[in-house]
Amino acid sequence: MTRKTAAVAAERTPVGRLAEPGLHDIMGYQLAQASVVTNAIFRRCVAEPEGMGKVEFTILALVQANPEVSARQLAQALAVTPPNIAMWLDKLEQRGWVARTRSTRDARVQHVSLTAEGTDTVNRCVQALHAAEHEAMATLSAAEQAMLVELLHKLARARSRAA
Amino acid sequence: MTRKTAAVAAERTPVGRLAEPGLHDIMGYQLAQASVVTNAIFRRCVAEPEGMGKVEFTILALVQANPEVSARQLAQALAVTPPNIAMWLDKLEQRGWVARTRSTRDARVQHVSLTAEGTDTVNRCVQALHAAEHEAMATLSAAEQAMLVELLHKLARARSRAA
DNA sequence: TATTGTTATACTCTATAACTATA
DNA sequence: TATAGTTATAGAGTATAACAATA
Repeated sequence: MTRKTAAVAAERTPVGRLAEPGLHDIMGYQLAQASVVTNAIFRRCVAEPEGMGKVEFTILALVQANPEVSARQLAQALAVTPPNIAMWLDKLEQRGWVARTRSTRDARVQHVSLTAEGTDTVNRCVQALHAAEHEAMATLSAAEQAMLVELLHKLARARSRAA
Repeated sequence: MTRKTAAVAAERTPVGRLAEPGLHDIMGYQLAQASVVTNAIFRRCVAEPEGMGKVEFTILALVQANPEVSARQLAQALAVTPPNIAMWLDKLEQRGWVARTRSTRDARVQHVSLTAEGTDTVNRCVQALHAAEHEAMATLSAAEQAMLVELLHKLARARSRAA
């Protein structure tokens, strides 16, 4: 590719005005580029106002959707190591957002649940994210957004095989 | 949602067997879940055998596609801060994969280029990633994969507005 | 004055090994 | 012997502030 054609291609490329022919078919790169948008939204809507990272927020949302979930299940769902889940749960517990209770059937297991404050917080964050993402994704039709979620789900399901 | 319906929904959910109703429409979460697959592939195909992180690989690929690109342009394209780009370029230069030359038109600018070893390395990584991702995404048709890339591009283009 | 790139430094997030308690 | 969770610790990655050189 000559310098001139590279410059032309660069103007048609999505981000940063750089050409990316070799990266076009690498899904990991495309996901990372798209994540730049959602990461900025998360930072503005959740991280800065609430003082909470992506892992912490996702734990709250998953606990809300899965009552009595265990730390082990959360670690697997988030692809985070057991020691780190323990650390995140410590932080969330110290802030009064989650509670840990021993299982009566298996004393090794910790059941994680949301406090009232945790429920309020995660609801507030979800609402803020929905609104901000809705605005940012105005260039995609509702059908395209639904299709994107569906395709990402299909890709995510490859996790069991890839592991 | 009752405990029983939560359990049923969990079996239909893509990852980790956890329900995620509140997170379904949050694109940042869906991107992160899909990235678990590509991150594992990258780790196995590039990070471990080549001793190279995602940022380093992407710099090599972008430099290959954009000869004479500047450090500033790379920082913007990768959403990385200028100090960190300098650090990554230091590492890549020390390994003999990139070279930095002062611009003759503007002495502030560094033109980054690939060495022969850098070209070999990035070609090898791109090929390995292509093969591994092709296998992992076998559940998606070629049309679905193309659609996914197109939709991710559309989302990534929202960066200019979100900033 | 603004811009490119760099140094110094602190912070966040993640990974590994070793340990306790329970099954 | 295997599993759930934890502690300690090191490493990778990222952020901000202050600076030098050039425009």
